[in-house]
Amino acid sequence: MEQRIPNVVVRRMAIYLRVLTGLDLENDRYVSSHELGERAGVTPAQVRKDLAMFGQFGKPGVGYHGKSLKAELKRILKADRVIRICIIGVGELGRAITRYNLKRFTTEKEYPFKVVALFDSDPAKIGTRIEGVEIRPVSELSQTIKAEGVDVAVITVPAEAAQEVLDLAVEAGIKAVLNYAPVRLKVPEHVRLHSADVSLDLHQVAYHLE
Amino acid sequence: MEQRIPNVVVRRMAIYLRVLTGLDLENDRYVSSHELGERAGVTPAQVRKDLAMFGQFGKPGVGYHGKSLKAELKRILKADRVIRICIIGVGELGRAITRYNLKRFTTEKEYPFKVVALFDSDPAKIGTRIEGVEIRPVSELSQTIKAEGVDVAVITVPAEAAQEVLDLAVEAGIKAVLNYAPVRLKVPEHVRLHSADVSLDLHQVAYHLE
DNA sequence: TAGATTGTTAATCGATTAACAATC
DNA sequence: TAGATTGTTAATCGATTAACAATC
Repeated sequence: MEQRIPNVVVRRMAIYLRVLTGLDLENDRYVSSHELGERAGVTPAQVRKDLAMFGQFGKPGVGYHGKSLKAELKRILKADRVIRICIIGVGELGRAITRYNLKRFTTEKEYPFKVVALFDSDPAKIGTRIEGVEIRPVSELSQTIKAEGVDVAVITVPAEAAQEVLDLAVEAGIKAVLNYAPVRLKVPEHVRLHSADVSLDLHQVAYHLE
Repeated sequence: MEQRIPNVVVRRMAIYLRVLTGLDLENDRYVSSHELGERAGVTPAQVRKDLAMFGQFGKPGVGYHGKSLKAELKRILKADRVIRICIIGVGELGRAITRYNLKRFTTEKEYPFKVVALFDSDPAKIGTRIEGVEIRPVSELSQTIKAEGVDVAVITVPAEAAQEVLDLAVEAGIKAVLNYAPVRLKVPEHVRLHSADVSLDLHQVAYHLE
């Protein structure tokens, strides 16, 4: 089990986890692929196929034991431990993502993503704090990533600066990067990069306008 | 031509447009599918296949006339006119997206997305402005969307409020929606909805951590 | 037992890649 | 003309859906 898993399956696993997190699973509540699919917005067959890629978690005729499945999903997604992230570029978007994650991390108890470091190149921002997390100069990227054991770097700098800070993060040994700058970035094979791009999203929905 | 086009193709078209926008196309510069693919991060065959879905734009042996192709892409993506967007929810994320788009709109000349209206439910924010755009109460959603001719609504409210404001926007006749709240939203068939979700993005990259 | 639902195999669908005749 | 590159068809790859025997 756990062959090479398509990204789209990983995303759906995260959706299933979100669905289960929103359900009352007390009293050995069982959940069928039909119900899970309904709430996640996919077909029951899709749910079973996805889960089957990681193992056999269900009971024929009954469904999936809610609490157990949730625990499995957390394990599979590595969300059973704290995932340490840093934000590079503390503009409005960086602040938004920082506050969003720290708020969920402190209030939700099950939310795994913790912002442990912030970086910016603006001297005026260095040393100030957001929700208690100090903003450091980009020059300290490498040492801080190592010292804080950062797992994921989130890039929210302007497009022109993105490749540069990415290279620094990669050099510091980062293995997973989420990029919000609207540019195509290059990473070595062993580094996971996912880019989210507001203007591509806008184009995508705008295409279908009359 | 212009059959039903997969979303993934629309997104690549937007990437091709971005690539062409970054190139000097003077002196009847021709661009081959190889070069375009190289810069966009896809194969030459993919480029030709994508473009062929919309018509015949190239010359065998020569490539695509840069300026003409760029104009075609803008037409196809409806980026040859101003696309009017509103932001619902002026928290940090909403402000970030507002400033980002208005800045590009005013400085880039070719950037089509213009923020024409802002909405929030916080009375303290109503009447204040961001980059000159006034923040209105959500109760004015419907009339403002109609009056301003808004094409796309961007939702940046908390998850709990998202479906509610979406319903109002749909009622006001909006046809395209970009959602940043981490919930699954329901829309009628004729409304285009795309959701971007930071925590799903984080799960996706975190999955691959050792 | 009868009814429900899983896990898995087979069938279908859709998207990507390869190949090449047409043509600039 | 020779070389390059398109548009398109065919081959491949991968993901989704359907079907059903196994089983709780």
